[in-house]
Amino acid sequence: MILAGELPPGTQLSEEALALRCEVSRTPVRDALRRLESDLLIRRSESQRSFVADWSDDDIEDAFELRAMLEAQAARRAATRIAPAQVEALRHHNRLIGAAIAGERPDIPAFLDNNRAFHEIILTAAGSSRLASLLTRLIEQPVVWRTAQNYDRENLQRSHHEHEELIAAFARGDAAWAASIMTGHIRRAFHAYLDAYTAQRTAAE
Amino acid sequence: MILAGELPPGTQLSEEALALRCEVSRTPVRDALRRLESDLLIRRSESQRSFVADWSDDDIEDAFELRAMLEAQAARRAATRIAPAQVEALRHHNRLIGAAIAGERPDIPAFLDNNRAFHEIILTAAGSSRLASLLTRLIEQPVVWRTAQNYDRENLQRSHHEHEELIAAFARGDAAWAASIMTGHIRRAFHAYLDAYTAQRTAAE
DNA sequence: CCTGGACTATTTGTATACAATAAGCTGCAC
DNA sequence: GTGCAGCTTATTGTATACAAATAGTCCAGG
Repeated sequence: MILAGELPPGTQLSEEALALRCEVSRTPVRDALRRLESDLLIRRSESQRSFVADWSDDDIEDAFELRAMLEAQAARRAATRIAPAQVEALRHHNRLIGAAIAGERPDIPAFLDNNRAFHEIILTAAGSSRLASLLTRLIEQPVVWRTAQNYDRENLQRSHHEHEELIAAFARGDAAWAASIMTGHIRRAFHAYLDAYTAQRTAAE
Repeated sequence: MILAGELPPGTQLSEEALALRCEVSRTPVRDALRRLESDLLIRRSESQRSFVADWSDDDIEDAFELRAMLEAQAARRAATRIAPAQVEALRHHNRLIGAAIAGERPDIPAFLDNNRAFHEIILTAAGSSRLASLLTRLIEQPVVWRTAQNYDRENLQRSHHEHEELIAAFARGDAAWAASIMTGHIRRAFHAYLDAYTAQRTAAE
């Protein structure tokens, strides 16, 4: 609901209200709130009340910067550990991405799905549960989720192409190459987001 | 209890048993277990049962590698944001560290305390709640916690000296310098830990 | 002796009740 | 009108009861 924008930043989230809304008791709601808090989607006041977190421009830049660092590290590790079958799986998902963006109107949900699967394979191949745990926390954030919504055709195709390059780096086992492509991949996503976001905000004024 | 080694790796942690042991109900125990799980101190089976995580050599290297990346990033950000008062606070804590390791027998608890405070100031100065959230997760881990226990006098003094260099880098606002010192600082800690750990393990055989 | 299946026991998930605490509000004094 | 005291209400923390799922055990059969 937060990601979908149903709950604007600053909204107070009372356990009881959410429990009613979701038709469960407070106990599982509590668990979920704690998790969302550790994902920084929720901020808690000093008196432990929960509110939907708001994101400043700095927060957004920060999230992308960290994600770029960690995804690059994942790519670096994956390059020397990835199995041939996994490389094949990457090719498969990137073919589906290619198909999703080929038509007149790109199929954004399909793009998102395969993009997520693509990055997940790399994270798995990196073989670091710690890294996976840290990254999972970053990619489930509103900024990242909304990015692709704003991608234009050119950005979608560049993304697809960068994936191809990543596959090539993995096929050669070149860790430095993979890491640098990944850094650029995420940073470009950041700027695409910024462009779309500031354009949107300027239009609103 | 996990950090103190009272609960060896692999031990099953039942909510009820812990509740009895801590003289509280299962509810707060559940909360704590979820948190420890997200810190990777606890591993959960497919059937959601909790066990004390065990740490392979790869896990240890991995944790230090990530910590080096993130602490370096914190130092990089802090270098251009830190306030003079914070630099003074760093000097203060490092003086205390110097005092703690000066005597015949170094005062390890005092070292740990001031070392933690030192790194915390840097993390605060970095001004990134996301980075703080990720790092906190890494530094509350057994490996890191035990490292200083095994430090010999030489390592303690090197650590003290590296802190001095960090302060110099901060005073100049040199982000690249600060980041590279921090990387080295953490990596040296890693090797110090490795030396102590393997020596200990060899002795046990 | 090993295997499979049913039964029992353990353990976690969820619901709910009550306690503690903090926020908001009303009315009074200045 | 402003500020504060006290009360009311909202909200979270904790305890406990029950349901569901899983693991361990024991016995029968091959």
